[in-house]
Amino acid sequence: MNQKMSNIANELTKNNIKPSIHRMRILEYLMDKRDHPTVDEIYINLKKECPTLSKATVYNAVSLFVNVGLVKALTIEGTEVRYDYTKNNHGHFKGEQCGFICDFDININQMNFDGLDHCEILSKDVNFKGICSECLLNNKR
Amino acid sequence: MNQKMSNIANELTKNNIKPSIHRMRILEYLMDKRDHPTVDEIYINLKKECPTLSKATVYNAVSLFVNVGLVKALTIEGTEVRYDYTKNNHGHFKGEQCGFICDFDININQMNFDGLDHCEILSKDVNFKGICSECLLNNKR
DNA sequence: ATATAATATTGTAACGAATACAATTGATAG
DNA sequence: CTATCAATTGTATTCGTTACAATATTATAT
Repeated sequence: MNQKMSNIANELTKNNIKPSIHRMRILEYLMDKRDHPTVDEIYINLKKECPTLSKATVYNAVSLFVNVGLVKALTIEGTEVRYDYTKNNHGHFKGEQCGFICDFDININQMNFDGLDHCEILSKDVNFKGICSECLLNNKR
Repeated sequence: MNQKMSNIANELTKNNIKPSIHRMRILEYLMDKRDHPTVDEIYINLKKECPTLSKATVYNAVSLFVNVGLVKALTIEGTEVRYDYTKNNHGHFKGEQCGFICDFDININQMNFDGLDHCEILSKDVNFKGICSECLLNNKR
C-alpha cells in the first residue's frame, strides 16, 4: 500500500470506519475529484476499476463518511444529493443552465445572525444559484 | 370573493398566472401557513376542503409559483423539497432530530464573497442544521 | 344562451433516487 | 482450518416527482 492509500486508511480508522478496499477507493475518489459527484457518478467511474462494485456499497460508504463528518452532503437543488470532501468553509454556486457547481470563497463563520439562541448549530451551508460566466457568454452569441 | 382572495388573485394575475380556484387556494395555504410545507403536506391539508384536488395540481401550481418567483423552493435536506412564500431575506435552520424548520434573521445580501466574477447570481440561500433548543432540553432529561 | 376553443385539472403510469434486506463473500481470530 | 463477524452484493420496495392522455372547467365568439 502506497503512502496515499495509507493516509486514506488512517483517515478512516481515525473515524472508526474499517478501511476496506471499496471504502478507501470511494474516499480516494472524493478526495481527488472535487466536483461534488452524486452517488451515481462515483459508482459509474469506480466501476471501471472495480467491476464488482455495487451501488449499495457506494450508498453505504458515503453515508458512513457523512455521519462521521468526513464528507458533506450537498443538497443545493432538489432531488439530487452531492458529496463534497473539502472541509474548509466555502459556498457553492450552481449554474442553473449548465448544472455545473463551483466553490467560492465566503467566510461563513463571520456572518452574524439572530434568532437561533439555545440551538446547537452543527453545519452551515451557503448556496447561490444563477447563470455562470460561461453560459452568459454563450447566451450572447 | 372577499378581499383576501382578490389580493391573491391579483398576485397571480400580476405574474401571468390565471387565478383558478385551486391555484388561489394553494397560494393562500402557502401564505397562511409559513411552515415550509412539502407538496404532500399541502395536498393532504387542502384535500380536506377541496376533495377533488389532485396532487398533480399541487405540483403544477407550486412549480408555476416558483418559476415566476412568487415562492421559493427550499432544498435544505436531500430528497425533500419544501416551499416558502416569504420573500424577505432570511436563513433556514433545520433541527436534525425533530425535522422542524425555522426561519432566522440574517442579512444575506451583506455577506461578502469572492470568486464569482462575471456570474449572474439569481438566488442566495443560507441553511443551517443542528439541534433545536427544544430537542436539546428534551435530550437532557 | 350556445357552441367552440383554450386552459386547468385529474388520475394513472412511469421513472429515478434512495432504502431495506436477505444472501453471499471476504476478513479475522482462535 | 474453522467459526464468527463484518462488508458487499443484488434485488425488491418505497417514495417523491414527472409525463401524459382523458376529462372538466373556463373564457370567447356567435
